[in-house]
Amino acid sequence: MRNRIEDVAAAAGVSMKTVSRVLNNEPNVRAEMRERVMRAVEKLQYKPNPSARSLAGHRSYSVALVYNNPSRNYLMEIQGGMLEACHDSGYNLFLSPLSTGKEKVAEIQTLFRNFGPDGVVLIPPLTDDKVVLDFLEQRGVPFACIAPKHAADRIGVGMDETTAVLDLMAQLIKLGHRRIGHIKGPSAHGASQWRYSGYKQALQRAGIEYDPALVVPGAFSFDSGEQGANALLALKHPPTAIFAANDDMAAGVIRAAALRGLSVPRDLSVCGFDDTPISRHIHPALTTIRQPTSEMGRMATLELLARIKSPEAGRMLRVDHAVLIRESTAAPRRR
Amino acid sequence: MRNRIEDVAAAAGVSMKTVSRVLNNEPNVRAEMRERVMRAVEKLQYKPNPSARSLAGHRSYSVALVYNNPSRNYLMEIQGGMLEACHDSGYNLFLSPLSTGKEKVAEIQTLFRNFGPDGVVLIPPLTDDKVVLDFLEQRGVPFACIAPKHAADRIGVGMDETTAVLDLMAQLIKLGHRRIGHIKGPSAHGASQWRYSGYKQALQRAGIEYDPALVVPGAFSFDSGEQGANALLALKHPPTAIFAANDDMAAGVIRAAALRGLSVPRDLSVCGFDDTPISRHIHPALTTIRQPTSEMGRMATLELLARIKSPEAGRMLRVDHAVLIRESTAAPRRR
DNA sequence: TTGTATGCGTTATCAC
DNA sequence: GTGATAACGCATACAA
Repeated sequence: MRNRIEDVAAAAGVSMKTVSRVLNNEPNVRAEMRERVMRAVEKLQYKPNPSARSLAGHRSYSVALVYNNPSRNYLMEIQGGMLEACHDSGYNLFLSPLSTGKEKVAEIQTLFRNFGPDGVVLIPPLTDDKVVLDFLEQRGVPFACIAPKHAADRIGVGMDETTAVLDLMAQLIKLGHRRIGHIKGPSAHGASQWRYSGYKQALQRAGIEYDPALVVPGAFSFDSGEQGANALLALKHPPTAIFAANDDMAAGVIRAAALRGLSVPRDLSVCGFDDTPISRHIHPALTTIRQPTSEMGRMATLELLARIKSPEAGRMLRVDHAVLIRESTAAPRRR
Repeated sequence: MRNRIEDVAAAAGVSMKTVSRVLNNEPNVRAEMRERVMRAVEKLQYKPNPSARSLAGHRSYSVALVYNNPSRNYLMEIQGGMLEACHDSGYNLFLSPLSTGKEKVAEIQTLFRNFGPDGVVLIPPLTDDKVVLDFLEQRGVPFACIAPKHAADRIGVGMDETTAVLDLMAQLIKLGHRRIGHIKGPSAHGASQWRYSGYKQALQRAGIEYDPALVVPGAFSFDSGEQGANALLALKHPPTAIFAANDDMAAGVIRAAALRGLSVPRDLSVCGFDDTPISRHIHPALTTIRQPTSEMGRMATLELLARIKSPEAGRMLRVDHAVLIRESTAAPRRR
């Protein structure tokens, strides 16, 4: 069988406890001892048994990504970043899909009954789901949020999405667009508010009157983008540009335009948000805002792990955006 | 703290061991006892502690998805299916990304040193990676494969991809295409061979001479599809249709065609393979072959779990395909 | 600063 | 068919 902590202790000529101290970076151990133990660990290729560790230490050395109906791309990116952070820290990652209905309480309870992760990373819209948050807080489980609506007293990571949209809209306006449509995201997401807010503020700054007819609801899905575009393009005075609140919806706009015989960007400019792979894979390639999603997953996990180790630690971080001008935007056609 | 097996034993008036037997479906326990234990379990809402189980039972009750540079969509689907199967069986899922270089041996060793999953699911191209397979076999770890090149003596799930391509190509040929190009996948994937083979067989059946100039290499990536299309469309006698070995490459073909001012499907028919979301999100929507990827992940996991429980169990399953005719294919333009 | 003894919750061994 | 008891490998009061 594999080496145990006892074997390491024997090889180093110290007690189990000393080995344990060294392995867990505890204080009160002389440098010399530490050295000796580390050598023995190396030599025996010792790896602690996670089950024994968990059992004795009342910790699972794992964190859960708890999610609920997000886009696959987004999820994949977050997951990738979390995996990286977990791997580097010797933690394990659980995936916990929750349903959208009332049963999510039972599901998250089951998660904790079965595996008891030491902490949780939440992504929208669960970052602002009262039921889930109450459960976590009441149970005293550390959690980090990615792009939560309400960031006060939270740890995790977010982006100044409003400013990002302001930058993007400025480009559109500079090109000469004045009738700009917007397809919103679902209201449960903070992102929907921030992006909508950026849209409105940009118009205001440019002295363009806000026209409610140019704003339609969406669901962050391709289909809802297509529908939204159809609604906007059927207007008596259709917009010359459409800012969809995410890339999937923007792809839907591109399709709707194509089906109507409109050429993008000649007849219509389109932009999205997120810089998901689809933004480069459709034609024309989407002008969009890059969000370092994977990095955000990594950072949120790191903050979570910090808090798990000490209740004082953990911050709410901010990451930078970048406006990516590609092929889907151009000056409006002269009338 | 939570209830222990001891509490259940006390509540049921039996010994710990009997409870354990009931919980693990072991034989040698009277129906009446079983009933009594189950009632106590219900009443106390008892859930076994996974760490203690693993420690004492020398099992981790977890399986790993071991992968290496596949498409994000594919990975996500497989993962989703595996998650479902794991959840239903009380197993846990580990994600184990491996690098492409020589270090993957060390990485998979680390996986086992650290977590020791009870079994592994492999996806292409790792399904046929000698280094990985040798490690697994030598160590005696049960594993299931999805779409392996060499299915003999393996368990897992696959699809008759050659027949699927035959069906797809028949549609193209029926439309009147006779110069059909093909962008291959990387040779490490069985899928590349099968799809290429289906392409050739379809031509042969239709009495169309195979022209090597119409076949170009690809890497299953969007960019490689775009490059392949550019190569094919630059030919003196360019094809009237292109069959790309997967959807991502087909999307690249669509883009290449658009940049060259070609209208799809009027000037060029395009089809892909996999039915990933992008096939519906680009314009025109791709004619492709649906592969029940998520279901395949689920099935492979189930077979793996069967084998984990008994070395005799576990089969190599086959799933059905479906040809999805969408907007990217039509009759060739008359010359 | 270092070591000893006990417990974590389950499975496995071996009697009965 | 059932039950007492010893592992499993590590952490942690507590003692030295």
